[in-house]
Parts: sequence; C-alpha cells; structure tokens
Amino acid sequence: MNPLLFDFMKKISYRHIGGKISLNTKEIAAELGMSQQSVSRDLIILEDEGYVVRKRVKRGEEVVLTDKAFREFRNELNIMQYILKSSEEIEIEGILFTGLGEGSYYISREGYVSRIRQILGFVPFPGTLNLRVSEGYEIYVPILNSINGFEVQPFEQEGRKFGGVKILKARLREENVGIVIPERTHYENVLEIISTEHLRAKYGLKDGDKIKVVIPKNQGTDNL
Amino acid sequence: MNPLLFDFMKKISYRHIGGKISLNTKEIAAELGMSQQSVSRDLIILEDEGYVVRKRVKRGEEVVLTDKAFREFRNELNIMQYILKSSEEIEIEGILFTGLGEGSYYISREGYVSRIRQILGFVPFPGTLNLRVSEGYEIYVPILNSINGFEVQPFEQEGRKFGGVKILKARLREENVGIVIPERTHYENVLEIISTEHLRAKYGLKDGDKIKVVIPKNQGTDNL
DNA sequence: ATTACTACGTTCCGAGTAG
DNA sequence: TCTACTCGGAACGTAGTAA
Repeated sequence: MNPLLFDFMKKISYRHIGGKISLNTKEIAAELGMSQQSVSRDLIILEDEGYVVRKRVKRGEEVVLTDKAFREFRNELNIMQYILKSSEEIEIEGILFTGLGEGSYYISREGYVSRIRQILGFVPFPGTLNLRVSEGYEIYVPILNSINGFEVQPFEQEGRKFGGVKILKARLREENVGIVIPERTHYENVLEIISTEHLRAKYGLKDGDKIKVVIPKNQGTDNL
Repeated sequence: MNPLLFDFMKKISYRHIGGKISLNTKEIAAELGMSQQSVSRDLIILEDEGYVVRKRVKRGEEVVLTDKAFREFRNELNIMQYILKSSEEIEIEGILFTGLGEGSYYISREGYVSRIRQILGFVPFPGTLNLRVSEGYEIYVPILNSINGFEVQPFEQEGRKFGGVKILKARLREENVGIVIPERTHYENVLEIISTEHLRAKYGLKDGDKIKVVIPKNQGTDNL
C-alpha cells in the first residue's frame, strides 16, 4: 500500500464526513507533521493514483477518499490481522488423497497408540488422513519442523523397528487431531493426520476435498 | 510505527517459529525485495531500537521479534481498525452533568415533540441528558455539524419563538437516542441527548458518569 | 559463506517563491 | 489566500568490497 495514502488515512481520515474532508494544505501539513509543500505534492500524487478526488473551495479544498483508497486500506488491515494470527498458529490447506494405506498399519502399533493417547488424549482411529498441501501453503510446511511438538521415541515390536516421529496438536473442522511428522523426513508437502474418529465418514470427506488444519505454534508441554 | 519494522513483520514474520526466524540476510533480502546490504543495515537499526534480537548461527542468523515489536504492530492494527470504523460512525465520550433544566422545557414544546417523533420514532422523555465531551474527543464535535442530520424548523408557540435545531440519530448503551444540535451554535463541547425513557433512572446514571454515544455518519433520509 | 562498511547514485523533503 | 513549482540538501538504497 502506498505509504503516502497510509499516512494520510491514518492521520486525516477521521475528518472524513459525508465523504469529504475540508481542509487546506497548511492544516493537513500541521496534522501530518510535514510541510505544506509536501502535502501539496503528495495530494497531487494521490490524486494521480486515484486515491483521492479534490475540489477547490473558498478557503481550502475538499478531499474525498475514493473507494479504492478504503479498499486498499482494508486489505492492508486484513493482511496485518493475518500476520498477527499467524504469529500464534499456522493454517495449512490441503487436498485430501488416499495414500498407500501404510498409515493405518503403523498407527495401530502399540508403541504409537499408547504414546499418542498420552499426547492427544485419545486412541487414534486406525487410519490416517493424507493431505497434499495446496499451492501457496508450501512455505508453511518446513515451519512445522521447527515447532516444538511431542516426540515419539523409536521402538521395536514384533521384531520390527519403528522410527521416531513428532506429533503436533492441530484442529481440523471442530476436531482435535494430530499431525505426524516423521523424524528427519525429506518433507514432501504431505501431511498425515490422526484423529479419534473416522473423519472421512463423520464429515463425508472424499478424495479431492479441500481441508484446512490449524496448528498452534505453542503446543504446550509434555507433562500431563 | 517504524516503517522498517512494519515491512519486516509483514513480509517475514510468518517464519517466526518458537520465537525465532532463521534466515540469512541474503534470503531475507530476496523475500523483502531489497538488497542484502539494506537488510543488514535495517537489522542493525531494528536491533538498536529494540525490535529484534539477533544471534549468529552457522549459516546465517536467528532473528527474534521482541514483544515491543508485536505490541507496536498490534497497536497499529488497532488504530487502523478504529479508522475504518470511524469512517462509518463517530464515537464520542463525555461526562454526565446537570444543566439548567432548560432542556426539559424546550423539548416538551409541541413543535419539537411532533418533529422528534417523526424523526426518531418516539415521543421524547421531557428532559435531556447533558454530556460534557471528554478530553481527546473534542475534535469530533465540530464534525457533527457536517453530518446531514434532520432539520427541525423554527416555530412559534404561546407567543414565543423557538429556534431551529438539527437532530442526529445516535446510540447510547442499547438505546436509540437523538443529539440536539442548535442551529448556528457556538459549539461548546456539550452534547444534549434526547431519549424515549428516563435514562438516568433506567441505567442508574448520575453526574460524573462516563457515557459514550455513537453517531452514524450516514443518518439515512428524512422520508419516513 | 555471511555480515556490514564505504561510496555514490537516486529519491524524498521542504524553504523560497511563483501563480 | 492558497496551491504548487524549483532546487538544494538530507535520507535512502545498493554495488563493491572489507572483515
């Protein structure tokens, strides 16, 4: 957003009544803490760029902020809200797809089940939801690795070795779910989600559906 | 707010995980669309001003945005929200006080009563609420004059002349009220509020109480 | 490999003043 | 009176390069 406009809206727009601000450049300058000359120049630029419409009147002028100006201002506001929100949680969108079905085998191993129950407070449904991260959200995936989640130690069972994973608490629709992050994976824009119920059935989900998961950056501690 | 910080937060802070951003100046520069040198200089400045804390690591550095940075960012956001809101309505705070009691006489004159009923849809309680505008809100009062409210024409009754006034629709707590603006007043940081009930009784208001009124800038039309 | 100083071109700001 | 042009100085941005 044009910084001129930004300043102008922040410092002047409260005077915007019935669509107009009635002021002269000297007064505006005083309120903005800049010179009359700069205000004059900036108004010309803002007018050129379609952010204000001006009309000369007796002792000054009327300045009208255009819809474009308000639209961009609101957009800027939305971006800032998103940033503040994303300083606390990450939202990732993905497309549901069917994997190789390995998830359901692994997740049923006792070593995982008991630990997941300890972390998430529920026995995982024997099957995972695979999400292929949508375009534009890939940048958030590596960030998941940096979040302090809950470690599941490697273990052996039935003569097989099962690798360590990290579990992140997350929300999907109204469900508390977990995201399984394999230790030292070459991350591939796929999220594997565990839940206590069969979410495909509960929500009527099918391959190709767009799903969003929200992951708090502060995952709490592992001392329950 | 420091524009450097602003840009930095808007473009980089999504990487802020577990309190840290791990990047080198070249990468930051690429994301911000500026040179490595400028990023370096800006980080030094942001550090000096207490907005970031830096720690050199192997292949770059970790940048921590401080609470101060988030606080100012959030503050900026609040200001912007307020501006957007105040482009639609004005909120004025004032202190309740007891006037000379004239209001109750004037407002009971038939010429006013019928017109107020037409405008606000209720018969005014015979008495007004006087609000002395709080410090910091004075700037909004002259603006009220510019709002297209509802005119009450001057009239004569019982051999006396009653001047024209302008009525603005407003809200006070959950009540629809009116604000009486005398024609060509030398405005004095006092708002006179009319309502359908005795608000002092209904809300237990007493002199010295802080009250807020909200006045929409778009008052609608007078054709009901 | 990464940060940051120097030096210099460009942009921005505002006093003077014209219109 | 008010807006806006000119122009000199300050601030900003970055290539080159040192640390």
